[in-house]
Amino acid sequence: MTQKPEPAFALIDCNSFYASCERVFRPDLKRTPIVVLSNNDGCVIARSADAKPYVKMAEPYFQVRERLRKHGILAFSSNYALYGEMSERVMTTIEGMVPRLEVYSIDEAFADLSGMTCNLEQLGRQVRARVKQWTGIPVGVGIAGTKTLAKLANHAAKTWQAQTGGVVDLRGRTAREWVLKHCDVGEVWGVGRRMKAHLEPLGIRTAWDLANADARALRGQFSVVIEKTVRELAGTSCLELDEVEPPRQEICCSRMFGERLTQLAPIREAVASYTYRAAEKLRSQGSLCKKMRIAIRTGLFNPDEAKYAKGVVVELPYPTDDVRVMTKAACEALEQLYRPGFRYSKAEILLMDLRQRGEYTDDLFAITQPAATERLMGLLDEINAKWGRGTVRTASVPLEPDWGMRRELMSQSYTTRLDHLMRVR
DNA sequence: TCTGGGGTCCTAGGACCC
DNA sequence: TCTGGGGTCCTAGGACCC
Repeated sequence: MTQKPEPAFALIDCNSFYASCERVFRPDLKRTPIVVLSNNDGCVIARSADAKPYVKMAEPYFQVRERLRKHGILAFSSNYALYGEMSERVMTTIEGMVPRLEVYSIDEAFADLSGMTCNLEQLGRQVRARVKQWTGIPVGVGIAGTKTLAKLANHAAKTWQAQTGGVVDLRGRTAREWVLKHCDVGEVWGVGRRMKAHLEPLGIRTAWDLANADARALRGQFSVVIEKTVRELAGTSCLELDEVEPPRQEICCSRMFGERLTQLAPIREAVASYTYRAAEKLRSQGSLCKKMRIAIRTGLFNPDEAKYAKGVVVELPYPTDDVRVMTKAACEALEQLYRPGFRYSKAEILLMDLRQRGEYTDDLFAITQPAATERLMGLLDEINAKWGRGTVRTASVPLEPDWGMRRELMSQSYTTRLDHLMRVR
């Protein structure tokens, strides 16, 4: 009889991922601190290690611009084509070295190392070295018996980078206790700002306190989520590796405009464009949607600005992925929502009630999407895959809208555009 | 002037049924 | 004035993640 091996997970996480991507193609910036901005150059969403002391996460760019200049910190607009491509390179490299990998986000992945007989810490160091050599991206590795502990191990590897060399194994009791005692409870995966505030009065301040708390009692007081966190910290694995990504249950496309919009016509263009993009995502996972939510709003922060925010859910005639049906519904909904006299800053399209083809059998005589539509949408995606996104699009979607995103500090698309390739003299 | 864009899961409470 | 006891399903909202 074979015994189930002790579970072992690794969490591999890219250091300052977006900033690192920018640096790979700009070796001249090796010693220049850099930050990367959110869409519309709104706020800071990534900082290289040498920029961290001077600027906080999520600080608005217009407020820190002067400070950045003073310390010689360079800002970049976000270049998602570049980051997406670099992420794939990193993940592919890791996949070649571990038995099973769950890509958890653009810059991190869990590996299941259960049953591996080699020295896992050494394996971690090999992963780090190879990813660095093959892609130029530095990563940290945390190893432990549960996902939550692996996350914490990774955090420790980053916090004590010099002492650990970027790899921490918490399977041994001594190391585990030390790290748990030296980590604030807020650093634990699954404990956010609110939960931290709730735990504080209970005398739970460190990860160690939480690991030794009464899991059942916390479940009663809060929810099953925190119970699992406590058990995971105490060493009982409750969260499995999710290798295959299930199709999304909701698809969202929401974006600030590059400038405030007051007229209906340009907002309609934006709504059509976001719907177009959402429908693309929908088809790429092979789903159909039956409901959409359309919402618009003004800015939130400026106290002198009149505020307005409203959304509406519309039901589609049948489960569909037809961009024409969806655009029509979205534009009609917008007519209901729009009130003149406001300065709008954002629109949002949410696709809901998603299902896979053939999954719904609620009514034998229900109307279904015509076969001709299926063929047309397939052709649309094929052409755009070959010639680039937006080659064929609905008439209401402009190619270069006036209200488009502000991205004034964008780097080249080194990996996805021939005319942006690096030149070597 | 200028403050991101996605997602997930859980729970409570209402509607409805027998 | 009195007015059951469940069960299920759905939705909205909260909390969290990167």
